[in-house]
Amino acid sequence: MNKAERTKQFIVEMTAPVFNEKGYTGTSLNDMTNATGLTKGSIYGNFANKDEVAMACFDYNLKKVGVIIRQEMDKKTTCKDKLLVYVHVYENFLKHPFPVGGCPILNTAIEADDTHPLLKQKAADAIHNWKNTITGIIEKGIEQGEFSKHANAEQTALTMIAIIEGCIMIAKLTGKMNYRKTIMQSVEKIINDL
Amino acid sequence: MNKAERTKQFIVEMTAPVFNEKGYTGTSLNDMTNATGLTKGSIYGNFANKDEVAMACFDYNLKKVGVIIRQEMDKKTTCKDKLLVYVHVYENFLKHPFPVGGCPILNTAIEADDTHPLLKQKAADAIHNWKNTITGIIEKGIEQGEFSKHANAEQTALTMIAIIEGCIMIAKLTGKMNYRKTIMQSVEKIINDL
DNA sequence: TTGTTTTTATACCAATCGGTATATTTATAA
DNA sequence: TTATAAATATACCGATTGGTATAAAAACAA
Repeated sequence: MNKAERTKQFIVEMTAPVFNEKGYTGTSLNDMTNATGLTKGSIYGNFANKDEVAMACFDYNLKKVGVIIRQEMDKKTTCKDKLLVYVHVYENFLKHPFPVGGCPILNTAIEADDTHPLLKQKAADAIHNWKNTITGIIEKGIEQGEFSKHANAEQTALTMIAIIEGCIMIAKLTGKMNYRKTIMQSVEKIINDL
Repeated sequence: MNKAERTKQFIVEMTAPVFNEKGYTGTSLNDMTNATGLTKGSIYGNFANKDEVAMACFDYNLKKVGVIIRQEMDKKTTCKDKLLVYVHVYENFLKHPFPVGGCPILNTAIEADDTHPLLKQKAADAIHNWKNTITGIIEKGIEQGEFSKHANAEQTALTMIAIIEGCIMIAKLTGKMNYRKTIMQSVEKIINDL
């Protein structure tokens, strides 16, 4: 990794939390220079524009979540336990290196869906990947006789994602930790009913 | 209603969709003059600053949703049918005069939770009111023997809200109408299981 | 170590930001 | 109808926006 690549990585690491908290329009070049300690010239020598930095930050934040989930899932053997990873991770997200500012998919989706097609597409792709991952686990569980044959994999996947994202919004907005726990218990129940 | 009050109302009606789509930071005074056809002086003669307009717009958008829900609920007699109003309204939200830009609570929550305490508080209050409304209906249903005694009113209320908000995000982001239908069916199932 | 290329800092750009003082126009009550 | 008060438009403010040309500095291959 040469200097330029290291600096690019450094810029992303330092500005990713800012973008996730303040959003795309809410984050200024000034915020970026403050977060990195670098100058405009330095940042724009490594990225073409604000868009490029924002996209790289989204990827970085998304990967951060993905790594946590994958790590925990690898510890589990049954499909049920793998699904329950979502419950345990999002219930105790403070114990994991979660991105500052909450779920990057949710944050990006809400800000970009009417304003920023490129970021919107990235968020949409992330949702589809997530849905396919969960659907795959459920289908495998059905094959292996772990879940009922009548389980609806896609519906369950979409519903789990909806609850989790809604839960993140509600818990962060109200500041009520027990809301988070209560809602995630509903996800647990859905998994138990499969 | 004198001229000033009418103009205030007019400003809110015209800018509310813009705020709901572009967000607080994303909406400029220029956007507001374009949306209304008025000048800065005219707008700032009726509102102290951008904050006041944004707050009034949030109230306006929120009320718009509230009126739709209340109207439909008044047509129903049973608690179950009243809860199912959420399913039918959000499943066919295009048939109702829904605010442009999606759910104002969700949009405001995501943008404001790290940046704008006043708007954050308004969104949090809205969530609590919504939760109390649903909880009240479920508790009444339990009293009247319509729902099981073992139903958990608050958990169900919070879960319903989480799914609905998550659903709105996913459906708008992906553009898949059938996702919306699929997820809302899960809400229906939860209501049927009460 | 040297020469070249890459990376970073400085200084600047026009445009836009939220906001305001003041002049002008329009409502409204007498 | 007229006098007064309220509402609106004009013109401007300093600060900040995203972005860039150029110069200085640092990395790096020979």
